[in-house]
Order: sequence, then C-alpha cells, then structure tokens
Amino acid sequence: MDTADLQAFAARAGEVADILKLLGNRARLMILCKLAELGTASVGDLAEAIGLSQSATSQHLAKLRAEDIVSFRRDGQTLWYEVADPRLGRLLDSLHAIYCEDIT
Amino acid sequence: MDTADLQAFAARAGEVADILKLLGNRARLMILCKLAELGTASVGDLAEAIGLSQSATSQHLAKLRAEDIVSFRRDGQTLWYEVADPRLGRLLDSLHAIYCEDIT
DNA sequence: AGCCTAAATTAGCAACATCTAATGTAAGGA
DNA sequence: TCCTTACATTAGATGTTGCTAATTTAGGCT
Repeated sequence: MDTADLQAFAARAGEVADILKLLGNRARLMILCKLAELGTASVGDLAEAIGLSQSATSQHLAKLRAEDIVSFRRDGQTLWYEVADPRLGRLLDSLHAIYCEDIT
Repeated sequence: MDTADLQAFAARAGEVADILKLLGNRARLMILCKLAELGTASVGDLAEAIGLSQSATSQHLAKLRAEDIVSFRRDGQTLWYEVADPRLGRLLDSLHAIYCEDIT
C-alpha cells in the first residue's frame, strides 16, 4: 500500500473510530439503545432509563449532537431526541443482532 | 423498566461498550481492518501498514489480546496475529458494509 | 413579575488513554 | 557465545474523558 492509500485509509479509519469512540461509553451506548428502541425520548426519560444524572446525560447528548448522531425537536419545555444518522441506525441494529441475539 | 432490568441492561451495555472502546481508536481500528482483510499479519506488517511505531503497535495488540479479540501463533521469531472473536469478525463486516460501501 | 420544571452549560477534578524512549525477552544465525 | 531480529514491557509525560456541583437559559403557569 502506498503513501496516498495509507493516508486515505487512516483518514477513513479516523472518522469511523471517532463514531465508535462515542459508542464506546456505557452511558452513551445505553442512550442510543434506548433511542433505537423507543424511537424518541426526552432527556429526563433517558436519564432515568440509564440511571444517570440530568447533567451527565445532557453532556452525553451534547457529544452525540456534535457528531450529528442524534437530533431533537422541542415540544414546550421538553426536548424529544432521536437517532438522526441512518448509518448509526444500521450499526445499532448490527450490534443488537451480534451481541443481543438472546434478548427479545 | 425495573431495577433488575436496568442492571442487566447496564451490564450488557458495559460489556459491549468495552469492546467498542477498543475499536474507537484509529490505530486499533486500522489493525483490526488489516487483520480482517489479510486474515493474518505479523506485528511488523501491522506497524508498517498503519504507520505506527513497533512499541505502540504492540501495546495496542496487547489490549486487543486482553479482551480475546485477537490471538496469535508463533513461527520462529515472528508472531502471526488474527481476529479471534467471531462476533468481532461480524462487527467488522458490518462496519465495512456501512462505512466503506464505496471501497472495493 | 415571580416561580416552577426541563434542559444546557461551565468549572474543576480524578481517572484513564496513548504516545516515546528505554529496556527486557525470545529465537535464529555466525 | 555474541550479535541480530522480532516483539513485549515498563516508565513517564501529556492529553482526554466523565463525573459532580453550581449556574444559566428557555418555556409554561398563576
């Protein structure tokens, strides 16, 4: 593999690794699994569902937002989050198929 | 979801997140992609293929070994590594399908 | 306006990750 | 035995992560 190929490979691997880094945290993975399961959820719903504080949950959502992995719409005081990136939806499906085959 | 369900969910998410954390590093992801592509490779091969020092490459391999994601067999002075966990093989295939559809 | 709830943001700290440089170990060859 | 090659390991500096606590912003209600 020549230098240009290595750089292209490294660049793409870096992008994908950045996404996987976001999933490589228990709290964020739980958030994304919940969103995949429920379709949409508020910050409070998510915080309770994963057993984390409001602040910590919000900070995790900020990271996911920064990579355009999730989006939200406002309804009054409540923000409803959802998975925004279809590729991430596919990845979450794959993860479920591989690591949660035993779960209904 | 009751407390027992949350704990089971958290436990499983933690296990999967630990694996994804290993993939969430450019160098390690490149190593695993190379192993998936080549089937088997030596430490020196991998270090050169990803443009990293021998030491850093070896330390990444040590982390992957610790989670039983890769294994190796010795042939003289050379250690030949390969992907050991079939679920990780499936995950790498999925990642390739999702994020590298444009690559031959 | 004043108050409440929902969520975001900031500051700060402890824990963790990742590199380089140096050293150790194992195997083969002269 | 001595040297070389292939790889592992350790030590240490530096950057990053993920929490809590405190504060701020936004919206709805009386």
